[in-house]
Amino acid sequence: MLTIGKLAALADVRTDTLRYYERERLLTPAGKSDAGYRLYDGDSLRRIRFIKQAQHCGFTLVEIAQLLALRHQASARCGDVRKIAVGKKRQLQARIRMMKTMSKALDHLIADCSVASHPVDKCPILSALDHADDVR
Amino acid sequence: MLTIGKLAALADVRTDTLRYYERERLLTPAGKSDAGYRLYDGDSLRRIRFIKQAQHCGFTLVEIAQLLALRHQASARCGDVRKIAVGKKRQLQARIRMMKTMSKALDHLIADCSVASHPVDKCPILSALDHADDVR
DNA sequence: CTTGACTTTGGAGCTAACTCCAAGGTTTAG
DNA sequence: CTAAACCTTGGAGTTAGCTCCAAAGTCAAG
Repeated sequence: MLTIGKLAALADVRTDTLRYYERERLLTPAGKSDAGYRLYDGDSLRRIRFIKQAQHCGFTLVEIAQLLALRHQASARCGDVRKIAVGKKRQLQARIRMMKTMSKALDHLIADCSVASHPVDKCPILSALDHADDVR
Repeated sequence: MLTIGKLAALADVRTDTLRYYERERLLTPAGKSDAGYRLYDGDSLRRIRFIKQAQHCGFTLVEIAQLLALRHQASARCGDVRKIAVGKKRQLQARIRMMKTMSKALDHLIADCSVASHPVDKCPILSALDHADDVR
């Protein structure tokens, strides 16, 4: 059994983060010592890894809690999990599209600005931002 | 001269947003009426459009304040503005790369899950998230 | 003149995922 | 035995960009 500090060190997170996860119902210690210290087992470590992996895939903690809940729900089907994953992927792609649009808008602005030593009152970037239509 | 409500309607923002911009030193009313009402002119409208355009390009309000400050600084050169734009573009691209990585990870997970009616204890998505190495 | 729409200020609340703090109890190394 | 390192709880603070609120003053229409 691990105290919170040891587990945090193993999982490379702060102890505060583990207590936060507990409040958010993502991770419950296996038990408590006589003195009231949280005690964790190997499952806890695996669960933290799960959480981090899922975060890396773009899931929020709330969504991760849903995934974890599904896992412990006998009636849940793999399709339920898949549906969440597909929804998340769509969300990611929408964001990527938006950011690409932003990036392209910046490309145009940057391309217009050839003479770096120009005073800013003639800066094509600033004037493009001024006149909405020029940007898009 | 426009009161805050009229300007907000023209610019399609809330009045609260305009007061917020004022606190953040992004937009100052041209004057005040006898009763203390904020009064704005056409420049204000153009400035709000500038702010919205820049937000669309991915700039934060703090960065937008910097751009606006540069504009009113005689010694500023177009290159200063360009540098900010280029930095922002790099940041956007880094984020896009990260999100693409997430999206690909999800692709793998989703592809692995073929039998939607499987109970979740055999769900390949959940087990992949469990074993860090399988995901990336 | 009244009613309703508008405005003012200061401050609080929202989301996400932590992060930090203080005051106190516990454990461990030397 | 003592000092350092650890743990507890409850609550507040962080970032960004708003959004909402209450109490009070102002303005415009009929």
